[in-house]
Amino acid sequence: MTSGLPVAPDGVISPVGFTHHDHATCVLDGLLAAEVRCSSEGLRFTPVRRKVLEILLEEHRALGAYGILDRLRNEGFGSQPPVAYRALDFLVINGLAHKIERLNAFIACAHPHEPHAPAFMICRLCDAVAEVQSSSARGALGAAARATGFRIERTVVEAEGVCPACAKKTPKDECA
Amino acid sequence: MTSGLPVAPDGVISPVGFTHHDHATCVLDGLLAAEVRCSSEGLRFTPVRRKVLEILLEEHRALGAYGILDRLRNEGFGSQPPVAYRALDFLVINGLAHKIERLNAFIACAHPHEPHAPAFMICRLCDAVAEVQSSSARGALGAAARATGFRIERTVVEAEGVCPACAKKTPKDECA
DNA sequence: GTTCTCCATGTGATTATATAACATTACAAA
DNA sequence: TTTGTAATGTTATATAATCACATGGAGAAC
Repeated sequence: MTSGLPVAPDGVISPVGFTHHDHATCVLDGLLAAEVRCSSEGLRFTPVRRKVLEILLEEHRALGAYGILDRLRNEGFGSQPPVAYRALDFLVINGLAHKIERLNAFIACAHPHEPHAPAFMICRLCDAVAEVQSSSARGALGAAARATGFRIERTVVEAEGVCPACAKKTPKDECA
Repeated sequence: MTSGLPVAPDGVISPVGFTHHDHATCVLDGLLAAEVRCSSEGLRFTPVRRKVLEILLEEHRALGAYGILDRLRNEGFGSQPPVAYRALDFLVINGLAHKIERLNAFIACAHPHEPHAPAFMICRLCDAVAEVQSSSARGALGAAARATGFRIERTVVEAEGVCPACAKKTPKDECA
């Protein structure tokens, strides 16, 4: 469970969406964005929190709390569940990471610049996760909410299926 | 049986979850619908499966697997986790119940008549859950999926917030 | 600079959720 | 009746998340 990431021959890794990108700068950008955000809002971007975000950015896919915990241990941080969960709580609350409810796992936010309602596409074959902007509050859910008087505070929108890369590998419509 | 929605004595259709409805008939209707479905599709609607669906219909809210298990035990069924999880799997796979990922809990399907992509509104104060039809595959998610070539097989759409009844009780915008 | 307070972290224990593995039983078809 | 398959029961275990309390460190108040 250490990597599992598809690495292209040229060293460029991984689907943020499901496309290639410059991974090295993407990690640095993410950390930098987090630093800016935290400092501008008076939040403490402590070593553990930073490390957890770094892990998520590097891994670039949904990672369980205990997977994160393993890596924290290796880096000399505390190794009990609360250490990971508290850092993750901080990141999630402040929009720097998201929880994928369907997987009980966490992923670094792909656009940590503005408050947003994220939605995700999850590949059930390779576990890649792509984040997109959600508009569900304006769709059927939003209509139902307005009709009934329900006040939406947060949305979980996750699509499970097969990403383009995996679809290519499985010529027809195979089952997993 | 045309709509699947519960109809109050005055004939007003109520979205299950946030409004009153004739509960006795709604349980019976649900069980009947399940029987019809299973028999027409050659599925075995066994005592445990029936009991679990009955529990969910009676409770009429999201119930954890272990809560269900407690009630199964009281009714003389097996009391180990797999008993509940297997029955729940059957119900979920066959569209007779849904898992609320956000709560790690299960709820009886509110309209078990047609294949559908459900969406839910979850009240964080009273835990009421209302099911509505989802159209997320046609919203931002669907657009993103088409753009990237992602094949959506299943969607999780859950809105967390405050239901009308609880909003009334909390005059202003209180925090929980 | 010292003290104080708050927040973050570390740690052990526990609770909650879910699955693996295998034996047994019920069912339906040959 | 035999036989294959699916469902159930049961033990054990894996995985996910929280509780409770002790410790430590950064910044504000003095």
